Amino acid sequence: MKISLTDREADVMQALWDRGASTVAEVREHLADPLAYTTVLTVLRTLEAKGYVGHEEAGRGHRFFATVKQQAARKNAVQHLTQKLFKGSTELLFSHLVSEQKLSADQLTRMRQLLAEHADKEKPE
Amino acid sequence: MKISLTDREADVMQALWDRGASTVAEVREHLADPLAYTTVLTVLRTLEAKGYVGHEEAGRGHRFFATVKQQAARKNAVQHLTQKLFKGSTELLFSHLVSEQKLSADQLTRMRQLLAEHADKEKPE
DNA sequence: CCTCATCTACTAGAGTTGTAGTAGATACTA
DNA sequence: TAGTATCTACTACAACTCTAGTAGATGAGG
Repeated sequence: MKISLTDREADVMQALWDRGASTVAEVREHLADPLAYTTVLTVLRTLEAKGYVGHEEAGRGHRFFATVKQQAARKNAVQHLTQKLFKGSTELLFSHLVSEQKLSADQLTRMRQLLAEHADKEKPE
Repeated sequence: MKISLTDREADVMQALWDRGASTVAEVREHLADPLAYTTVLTVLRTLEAKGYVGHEEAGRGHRFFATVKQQAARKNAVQHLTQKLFKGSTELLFSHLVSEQKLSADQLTRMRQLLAEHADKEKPE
């Protein structure tokens, strides 16, 4: 399944991933920008129409929840970015990340660690 | 300067970055999707209005060129993605890249190499 | 029961994106 | 020089995004 989120939709999905099933009011409070209640509801309905969110009755109102994994959304977004700006090369994106995003020595160390572990797991010999 | 490109705009910018200053017809041929001549022109004018592209007279027509660096566009896009889907953490994006994008052993090796070189350059001691 | 708060459904409108047509200028070609 | 191809400027329009208002239902409190 192809997942593509607009900016605002991403904010709302983030709220659902962070909090789990939530009411409109809860999502609204979780957002950084102050939006009208109805605005948040509209975004949730859009997401539901797209199939990324579901809802269940909960007393007076509804409780919305993500039906797609954050993992999946991230994968889609990274792939899209890679296609559009890095000629489809994950490696190019990677090298951009390393050389352009000014990382601290600590971060570099942790990344090397991570990569080392991953390489070990891939080729455990 | 904040740079944000739509999908189609990214395609067109890519053409300009790849080819350097180009006519509409040249950009059009460079694109993967078959678009009308006027469509390409419209996108170029939008990009010019946004300040990412300039043009100069060239005989009968115009020759368009990028006024922003690909590097800069990439940086903006990566930052945006990081903000929206990785809680602002480059490290999280990085770890996603390593664990989710199924990289080949070769790729992993090259990445480790790259990271090692970079770490050396940062802390040359 | 009446009122107030809360919630959803429906509607709306400005802005952006994507695509392209038409008109009119310009230049090559026979 | 008359016709054809090419090019830009202007216009158009549908789909999507973002934001929010209004109306009407429902439930809680006195």
